[in-house]
Amino acid sequence: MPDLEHRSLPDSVHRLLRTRILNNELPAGTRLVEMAIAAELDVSRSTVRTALTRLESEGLVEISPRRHSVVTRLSHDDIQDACYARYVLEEGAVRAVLAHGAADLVDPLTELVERMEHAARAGDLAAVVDLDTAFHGHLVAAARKPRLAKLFAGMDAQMGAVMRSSLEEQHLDLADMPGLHRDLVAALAGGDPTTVATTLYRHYLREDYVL
Amino acid sequence: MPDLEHRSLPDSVHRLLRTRILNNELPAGTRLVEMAIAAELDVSRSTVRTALTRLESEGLVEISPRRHSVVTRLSHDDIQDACYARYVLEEGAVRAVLAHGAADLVDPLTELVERMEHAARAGDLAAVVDLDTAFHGHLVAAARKPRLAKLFAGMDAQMGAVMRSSLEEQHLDLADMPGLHRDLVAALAGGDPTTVATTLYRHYLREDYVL
DNA sequence: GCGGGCGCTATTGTCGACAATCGACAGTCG
DNA sequence: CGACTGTCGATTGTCGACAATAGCGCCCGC
Repeated sequence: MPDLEHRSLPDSVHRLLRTRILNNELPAGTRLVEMAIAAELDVSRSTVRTALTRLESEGLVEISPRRHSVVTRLSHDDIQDACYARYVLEEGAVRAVLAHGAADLVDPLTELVERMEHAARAGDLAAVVDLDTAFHGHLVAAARKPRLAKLFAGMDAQMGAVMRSSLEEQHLDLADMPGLHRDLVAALAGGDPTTVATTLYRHYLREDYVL
Repeated sequence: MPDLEHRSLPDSVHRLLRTRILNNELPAGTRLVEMAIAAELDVSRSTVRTALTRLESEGLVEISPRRHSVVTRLSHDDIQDACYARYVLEEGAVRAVLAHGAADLVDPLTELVERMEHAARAGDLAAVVDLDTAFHGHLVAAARKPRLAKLFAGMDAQMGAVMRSSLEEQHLDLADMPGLHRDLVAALAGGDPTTVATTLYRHYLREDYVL
């Protein structure tokens, strides 16, 4: 296989497969046969197996015990569910951030939004998704809650899939993405936890907070 | 080797090691050598490896790349961090539960608290921990948010470790456990999200909610 | 006596082979 | 004609061996 020798073999395979899934080169429902992948990438089946296990923990792949693995198909309910979980985690992080003041975050986040605007104008889907991940990752990291951040990061891949799917089905427009993030930064700068929570909820679920 | 043929071999090994860690038969800092465990349990090293990987994702074990694995040592900060993450997840679940009404939960949860009281009087630490897990698991499951529940369940083992550690160092008394849970049930029955959130926060972090 | 380099050992990373299991298909019996 | 069962192929579960590497102690030179 190519120069996949960056870190560990399973890691490389994992990243490669994740990219393929997110690019829809491996559409939802595709059967992933360990031996076939191993042969194609010229690595051992154990290595592929490890990679598949990680993909499963990321929610991109489902492994049926004695059968085969398939690329996860996200139903509408799954998307709602994933977004809600992501919202809960991020809101928990944001509350911790606001307790210390979020002033330091405004500048770096604003810069990310600007880059996102640029990417959105260029129609660069992948870049927008990456910047979205970076934006929320940065925000959550500021809470200094390692376990929360880890759980949050574990959903990155799934959220990438959700975004691509939402954009594809036109529930969301690439051009709206920067604005949604700008709203978040503004709410953060305001410093009121309730406002931020409401904004976040709309950010993820795009409906009013019913509580 | 015992009758570890219930589900899959890695699963059995995983459960066995988890039990040993939580019972402090494998104290924090213990080196876990794959070959040694494989020899003792009479399984292959790959099997042990898989189990260790799962333990790592549960936060009970740390795997240093080309070195060896050790049983995680939880610092005071780690404990706070874990409790906060757990709180955030459960609070997110509870808000979803309250949106539908929590009336159905009061009876089953009360029953679990009663069993917990019984176990606490008997001084049965393991039973109390299990009932605590069951209590919170039941509550979170009622939210019907599968991903949230999965993340929450992923922290069960770590919370078990936290509880044992807190009880050991007398930050917490076994006899207080049922009361803490009774308070939660009462707050739930009340139906006010803010009250429940505050109660939950105290439940996990035992200080007043500073926000 | 001390510091640096070198080889050894312990341990993990990767691999290919063998065994177990599941699904599908076909053949048979009612 | 339908349902049951035995067999076969495909795929994963488990294993033991080999390769690579990190840490450690020893030896040598200074």
